[in-house]
Amino acid sequence: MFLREEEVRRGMELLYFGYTRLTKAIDEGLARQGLGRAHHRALYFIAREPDLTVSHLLRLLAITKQSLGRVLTELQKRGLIETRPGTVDRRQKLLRLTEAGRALEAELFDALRARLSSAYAAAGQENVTGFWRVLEGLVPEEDRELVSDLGERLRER
Amino acid sequence: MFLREEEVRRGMELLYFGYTRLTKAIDEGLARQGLGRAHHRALYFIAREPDLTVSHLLRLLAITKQSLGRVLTELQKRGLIETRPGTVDRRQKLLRLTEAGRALEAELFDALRARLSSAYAAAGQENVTGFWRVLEGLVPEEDRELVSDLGERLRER
DNA sequence: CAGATTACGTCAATATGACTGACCCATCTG
DNA sequence: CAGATGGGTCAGTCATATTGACGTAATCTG
Repeated sequence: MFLREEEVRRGMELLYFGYTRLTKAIDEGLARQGLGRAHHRALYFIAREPDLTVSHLLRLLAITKQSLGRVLTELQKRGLIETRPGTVDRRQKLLRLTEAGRALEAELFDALRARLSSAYAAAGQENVTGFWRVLEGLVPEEDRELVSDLGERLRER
Repeated sequence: MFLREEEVRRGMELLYFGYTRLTKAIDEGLARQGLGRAHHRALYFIAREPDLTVSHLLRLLAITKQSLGRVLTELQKRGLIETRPGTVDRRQKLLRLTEAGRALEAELFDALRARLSSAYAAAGQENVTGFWRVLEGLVPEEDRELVSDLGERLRER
């Protein structure tokens, strides 16, 4: 494939604007709670993968333990998440949303759904597939499993 | 279009991982210079749109004047950008890369090109179009012109 | 069973990139 | 000339991240 600079720049810019504008869509809801984006990312993945462990969440977010620690402490203090020790390995801490956490995550998710829905609809299903394919190619090999495993547990139902 | 939660979450996650991993690709090059991502974003758009004004760059980056100010001052101090007063409106400041700035931006751009190229190649051209279409739909109406105008001047050549 | 490893938490110190709100000057436009 | 606009700057603050070291409990392994 012959890749001219223009095609790369176009992809770069659309990714930048698409991603930043999408995240801005949830900022208002977060600000109302006095929370930041870091809290949302944690809420999001805990919603996506109930009972996920701290170390798994660390791999997903690719930040340090210390950074995540403050976020989780804060979320727990506000009663948005709850933890319990792992059943097979009691060193682990399994993370779950509380009822309040589920409600907040759902509210924030609605903003994402609205934006993504309209983008998908405007582009048409055949283009959504392309959108996914290219993005998959952007995720480095070593992280790909991490992404594709998401929602496994939920999809099993 | 019937939009199940799973499709929205999948798009969300791929965007998150694709975007963050792509930006990480340039972090090493930036760190070598002691620069951050904010500097790269400014360099990128100045490379893309030579002689762009400060206010135009502000609209693109959607940050405050104060935040941008520090970045531009730093870039100028390092001899990566140069400015000159506007010709039609002398209040304006036109931003350009110096030779050193062009070299650095090109080096950083190469990392992006490598990643995006391989993702485009893995997905195939028909999917690249879909990728663009969906992302365009994610950019709010009021910002769309901002994005589509990028590179106009360069494409005219 | 002893020792290594893992999962998680926590300390202190630091950096970056952003924010608000006020205010200034120079220049352009009606 | 008055007001709007382009740009710069002040001081203070916040959110999110970093590194590196250390502690404790639980699990795994020779």
